[in-house]
Formats: sequence, structure tokens, C-alpha cells
Amino acid sequence: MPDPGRFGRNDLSLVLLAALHDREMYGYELVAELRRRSDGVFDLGEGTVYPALRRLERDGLLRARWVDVAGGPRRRYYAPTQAGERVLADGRAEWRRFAAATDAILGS
Amino acid sequence: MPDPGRFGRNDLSLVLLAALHDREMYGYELVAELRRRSDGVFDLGEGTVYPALRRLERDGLLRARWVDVAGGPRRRYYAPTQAGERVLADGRAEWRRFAAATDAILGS
DNA sequence: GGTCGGTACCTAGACTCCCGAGGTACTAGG
DNA sequence: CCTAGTACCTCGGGAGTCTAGGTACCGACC
Repeated sequence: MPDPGRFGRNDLSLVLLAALHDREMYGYELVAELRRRSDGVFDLGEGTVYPALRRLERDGLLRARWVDVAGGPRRRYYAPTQAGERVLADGRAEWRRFAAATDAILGS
Repeated sequence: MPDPGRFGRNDLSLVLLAALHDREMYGYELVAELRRRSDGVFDLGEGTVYPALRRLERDGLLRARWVDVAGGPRRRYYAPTQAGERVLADGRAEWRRFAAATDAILGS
């Protein structure tokens, strides 16, 4: 389980949970989707995303299923579990407080 | 030099630079000031802050000076260098893009 | 046929760095 | 004395990001 309260950590987990909350996706798709939706800011390597997805699965926050695709490699689709949804909700609140605090220090 | 563009990294460095941009401070004071200004969100241990300050100094982003105080331990005051101010300015822009991207994924 | 690029997954290792736990030293108060 | 406060520091663990690779299959191009 991600450790809220640490500094600037686990933002990626939270972003992944949020994206997968909106729509079930597989890793490779997720990378492209995050790049698109973030306007290029989140340009993540696969070596970042795949381990993160497996951690979230290991921690019971995502469930995964393999899907065979004709004419291409099989895909591993991820979606949040109930626990994942809870962590997401908490994480959203946490993020808002963190962002507000950072804004307060950085100035607008 | 902090590496902008990485995910959830070096946020602390940026916050420290910003706080010290507003006013020269020493480490112990900085911890209290960040806690105050962030409404308790940034409750950092000294084991977090002192090494971060030394890293920033090592990288030429902060300059430090010792100040003797009557009736108490001496203090090490920090202020951003010119390079530090540049990194701060870049970091502010970077933070805004990062926060906007995160908000875009998390939803409001 | 061979090569290239795209899709889709994965691991290993380096590196950063946050944080908890401890340690030093001096002051002031009970 | 002993505790609490000020003020600095280091060490080690552990988590997590990223670069750099590797596997495998497909289709297209020359």
C-alpha cells in the first residue's frame, strides 16, 4: 500500500489508479494515454510503468487479466479493485492538500 | 542539479529553494516555517531537511554561512545562489505543468 | 529473404533520496 | 540532576524512478 504522508512519492501510483478508474487499460495503452492526457508531461518509460502496475497488483489495488488479441501480442488489462478505489479517493484528497501546500510555498 | 521532468522527485528541493528565496533561514527554522506555511502538511524531519540542504549547497544552488548566537548553538543560514534562483524559476514552471497534468488525470 | 518499425510484455541494475533513529553540544528551568 | 529546547549532524533502510536492455510476433517495404 502506498504510503501517504511521504514527500512527493507515490504520485505515479495515484495517477495510474485514476486513469484506470476511468477505463480499463493495458500497460502499453496506458503509457500513450497518459502522454496524451497530460499533454506530453507524463512521458513514462515502460520500465517505469510495468513495475508500478505490478506493485499495485501485488498490493491488491489493481486486478489484472490477460486478453488474447488476433494478430498481435496478448494484453494485460488492469482495473482498480475496491481497495484501489479507496486508496484513490484518499489519494485525491492527499494530492489536493499536497498541491495546496506546495502552491502556498512556491507562490502563485 | 535537480532533474526536472522526473516523476515525483526533487519537489522538496524546489520547496526549500522557494522558502529560502523569500527569506534567508537556517535549517531548524526552515522546518518550523514549512510546517507553519503548509498548514502542517510538510512536517519534515531533520534527517530529511539537513541532507537536502547540503545537497543543494553541494550543487551550487544554495550558499551557506555560519552565524554565532549568544546563548545558543550557532546557526547555518542558507540563501539561494544565482543558479539556485534560475533552478527555482524553472522549477516553478515545471511544477505548474506537473500539477496541471496531475489534475487532468485525477479529475477535480 | 531480410530488415525495419510497431505492438506488447518483461527484468536488472544504478541511482536518487526520503525518512526514522540515533548522536553531539549547549542552555535554561524545575 | 534531569528534562526539554535549540541546533546541528550522520547512518542505514527501503522505496521507487529511469535507462538500458531483452523477448516475441506482426506487417510492410525493398
